Amino acid sequence: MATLKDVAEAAGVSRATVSRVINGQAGVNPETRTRVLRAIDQLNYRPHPVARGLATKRTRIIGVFVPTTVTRLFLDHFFPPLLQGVVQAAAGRGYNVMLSLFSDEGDRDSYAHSVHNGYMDGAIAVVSALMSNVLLPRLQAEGFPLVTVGRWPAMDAPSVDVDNRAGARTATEHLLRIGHRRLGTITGPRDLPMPQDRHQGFEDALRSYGIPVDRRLVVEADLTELGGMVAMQRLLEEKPEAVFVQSDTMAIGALKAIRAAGLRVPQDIALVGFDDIPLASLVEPPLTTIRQPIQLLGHMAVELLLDVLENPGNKNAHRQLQLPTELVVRASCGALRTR
Amino acid sequence: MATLKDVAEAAGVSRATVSRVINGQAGVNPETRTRVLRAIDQLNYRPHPVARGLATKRTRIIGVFVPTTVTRLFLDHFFPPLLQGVVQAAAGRGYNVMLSLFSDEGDRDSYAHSVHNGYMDGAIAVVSALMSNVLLPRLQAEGFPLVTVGRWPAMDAPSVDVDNRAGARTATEHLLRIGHRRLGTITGPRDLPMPQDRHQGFEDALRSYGIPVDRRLVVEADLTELGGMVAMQRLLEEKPEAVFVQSDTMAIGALKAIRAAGLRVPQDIALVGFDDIPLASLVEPPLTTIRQPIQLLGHMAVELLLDVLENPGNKNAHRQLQLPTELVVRASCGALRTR
DNA sequence: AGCGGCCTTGAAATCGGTTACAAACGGTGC
DNA sequence: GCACCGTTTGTAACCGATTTCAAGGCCGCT
Repeated sequence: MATLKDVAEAAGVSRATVSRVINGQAGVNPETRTRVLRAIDQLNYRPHPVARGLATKRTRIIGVFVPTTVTRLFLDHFFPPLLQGVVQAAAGRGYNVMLSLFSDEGDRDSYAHSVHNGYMDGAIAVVSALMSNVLLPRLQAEGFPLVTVGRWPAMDAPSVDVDNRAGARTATEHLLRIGHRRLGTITGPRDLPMPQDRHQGFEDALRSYGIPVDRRLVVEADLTELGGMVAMQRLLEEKPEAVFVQSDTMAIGALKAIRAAGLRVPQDIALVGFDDIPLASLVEPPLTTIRQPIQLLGHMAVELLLDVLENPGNKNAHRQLQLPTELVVRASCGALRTR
Repeated sequence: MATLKDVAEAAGVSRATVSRVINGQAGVNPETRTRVLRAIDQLNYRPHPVARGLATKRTRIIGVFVPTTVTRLFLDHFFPPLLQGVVQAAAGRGYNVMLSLFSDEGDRDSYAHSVHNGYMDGAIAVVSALMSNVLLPRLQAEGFPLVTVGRWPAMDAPSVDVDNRAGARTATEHLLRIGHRRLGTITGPRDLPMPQDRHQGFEDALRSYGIPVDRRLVVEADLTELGGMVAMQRLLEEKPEAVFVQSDTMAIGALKAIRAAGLRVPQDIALVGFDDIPLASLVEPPLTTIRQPIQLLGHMAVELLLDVLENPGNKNAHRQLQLPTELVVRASCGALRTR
């Protein structure tokens, strides 16, 4: 490949001048500029990113960290669109994306440590409240630019997340709007932020309809399908008209429990889930649920990170974004019945 | 961060010597070596990958190219485990993975062109016979090290793929073994390599049982669920006992068509699919199918690529790997009935 | 004519490593 | 004692860019 030097010689100028032209710096004579541009064109020259990276100390590479401990993430509906969002947004701003799986195995894992201060200018970390994480706080403490996808209470890094509370409220209000009054809910582990937020939204909705929260109608589960099934079995004793389930996965478990009890969805019990996993539209009946703007999440994470990277003074702006969700009405809520 | 120079001063040697120690080159006095190692340890020094990349002209970054035109790939069951396989294998050999989506829009897309000869030492390209691709052959022609996942007839790059023919044969033989004789098949577009291979396998199986291929029992579709449904409707007129469907997606369509005709799977018609998509185990009845070693595909692609990268003479070895598949017996084939 | 200042440009240092080459050293063989 | 040799180390060039600083040319002004 042609180098800066080749271009300089071809154009009869110094390397410094060529560099100026390439980087669009002011103070280059227009004539000289066109001469340089012509040479660049003729030689089909492209600046060598590695050399540039060495000189500028910025590689225009951002990392994406995904915990390996949660291998499920890879089978998940979440990972591909998120990654797509990240890569697209990054490419649009001239950045490359480097993928890094990392585990939590403490210092043994010098991999991630060498990754940082290595190629990446900064990184987007997918955090799951389900796992403790030693690495991320350390990286952040070392001043490595980090943006998290999902909230992680122990860290105050900029983050993007969906508005779980508002989403849950919307879902619940939908059930109320179409006439259900005796509402139950299946939550995730109540010591995690996400289930807390979604439960807040549930209560918000009840409150706005002047309905008191009945503790017997609130059952906690572990976010798995089986957990949802068990929780629903318990909930059935309370004979709710409708149930807001905090995740589609659990909702599918609930569906099975309802069926097993000889009841029908939505005629006997209406169901609303959360997440809009691909399976949600495929079960019988299809789940009404809350869709997350996953790809947008990736986009915004990139914006946030680049904002930090490119204007270092700006760190106070745009922290902790919350993106709106969308209600997807299908059959499980019984809305169609009332039309 | 500490640099090579710092280490050299701390250890009282020259930078060259430190470099030798780091790279494990012979011809360093053991005493000196330990002195250097101690200094490295004390300063918590790590070689700067960018600087190293500039000097050696190897970045230890490999790319993964995924076509954006097939955005479906991102929603697909294929992408996450493949990527996981690639990243893991790469990390195991000290390589980083850079993700690149690319479209096919010809020269407009200078993105990929700049990517090449940029950071990446080489790349793994996911090819889909469903799309024509201008970029990949050009990159290869320019001498850029490339390994494809999936075969692409127009290119003779090293590749990894599943053994479609053997897999299809296994699937079909399974139907024959459990007693079915009048077999139909739903194929993908017959001008593409993958459907051709799978159909070969189907015929291999029939042949090994001495059964002639009846053209009326071979119906072509477009690999979609709807296509599978339509194809099955046509196939129903021929009253097959069992059908080998070239993809789970089409098989699910076929399932619906059979149901719509008032028939039962597997009692009236047995079904075997291919791919083992996540949905395959969730439909009613669960699909018997052929599982692909997707993660392993990623692993092997990396091995192949690094083989090319690290011993450039070796290019003849290990081209065009075919990985074995696995029969997953569930309910749709009716095997359980015969037990 | 002399001076200050603006616009352009180039020389050279720098980023943090690798590596070709030469030199210093102690030991052998004759 | 000398030529030779292998081991170990250092010097310096190089990878391909950016960037600081100074200098040259040209202008107008006094």
